[in-house]
Amino acid sequence: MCVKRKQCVCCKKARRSGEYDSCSDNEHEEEFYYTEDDDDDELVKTPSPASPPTLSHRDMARPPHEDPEYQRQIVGNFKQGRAMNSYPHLTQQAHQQHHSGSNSSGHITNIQHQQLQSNNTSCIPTSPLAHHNYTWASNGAITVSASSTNHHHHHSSNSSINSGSSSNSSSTTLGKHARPSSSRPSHSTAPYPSPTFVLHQHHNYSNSSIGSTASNSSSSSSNSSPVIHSNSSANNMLQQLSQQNVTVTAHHTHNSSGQHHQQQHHLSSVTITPNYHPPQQQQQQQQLQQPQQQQQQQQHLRGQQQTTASNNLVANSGQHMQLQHVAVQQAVTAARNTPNSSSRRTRGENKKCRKVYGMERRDQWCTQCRWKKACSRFGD
DNA sequence: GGTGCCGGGAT
DNA sequence: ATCCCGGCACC
Ligand SMILES: [Zn+2]
Repeated sequence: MCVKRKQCVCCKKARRSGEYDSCSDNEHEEEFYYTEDDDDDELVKTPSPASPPTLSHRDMARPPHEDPEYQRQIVGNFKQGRAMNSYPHLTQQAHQQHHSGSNSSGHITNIQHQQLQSNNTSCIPTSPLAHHNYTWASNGAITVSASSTNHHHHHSSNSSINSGSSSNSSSTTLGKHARPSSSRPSHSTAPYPSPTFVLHQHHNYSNSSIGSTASNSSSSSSNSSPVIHSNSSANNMLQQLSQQNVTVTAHHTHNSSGQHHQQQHHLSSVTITPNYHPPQQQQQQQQLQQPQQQQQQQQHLRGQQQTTASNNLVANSGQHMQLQHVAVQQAVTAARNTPNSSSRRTRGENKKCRKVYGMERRDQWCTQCRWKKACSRFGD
């Protein structure tokens, strides 16, 4: 028929859930279930003003290293403060019931929960659909420090952050397809929270925030320097990997030393293989790391570095099996979207708003999803 | 067939 | 700029 749903005549508000669009109470409806936190994308952008002292502390202080406890405290405070201030109600948002027993309030801005999650590690996110333990980490740093990072890094997406004057040019340049590998159309910034994301990376790469920015941008863009891979020593590899990781991750972190070698090393081999399950080596972290890393790697590798990475990996690991997987995968990846080919971006692993919330809750999708654009809430 | 999202259109 | 959708790649 012609009943297309959506626009309500009286309200003009355009409700698309098709179910309740009886056009009389749309607004109510909205208020009911959410505070319209478009999350990540919309909110994350620039928390700077008004952020309580705590926050800045966290940022500046940057964990003496990891010390989750410390952060937890902070977050707790922060969150509570926020909660009290606003968001009196929330509905059964179904998702993210941060298991943390510490706070009872309920709602928090995405930033907040992200932090929470990152600290806590496990959060059961959304509804029935998602069963990975999503843990969006990342934003701890992103919130503030990353803001600078991001900008450089991604040619500035658009919307709010950059003054906008420059943004135009970028859009033009980008032109049609081929997004520069990381830009999300909307705000954002930065490595998405990606549901599959896991914290783990607390330790690793030092001063990642700033140093990484510079270094990675250069490296990622070119990363070619023959020098690097010609050396092809374990060290180099580690460095590269670390750089990569940092790039995406942008965490607050600190560098510890010895152990990391091992870890990274291991990771490198395991990391990329999506399907292949390593025989539980150090599963405690690994299981978490895997998903995340593979994501990262894919993202970055697909464009470039594959060669290097693969070589290094080969050299290092004694496990051919995995390597092969990796290699294959990479090959595939490369074939699909080599820098030039710019076909569509590969489909991310994690579920996007649509799937997570379903058509019924379409209002809760992130804006991008609503518009059928690349999801800004759950990046891949 | 469902999903994710590019490209493009309408406002 | 905001909102939406056709259509296509991907799964
Ligand atoms: Zn989305």
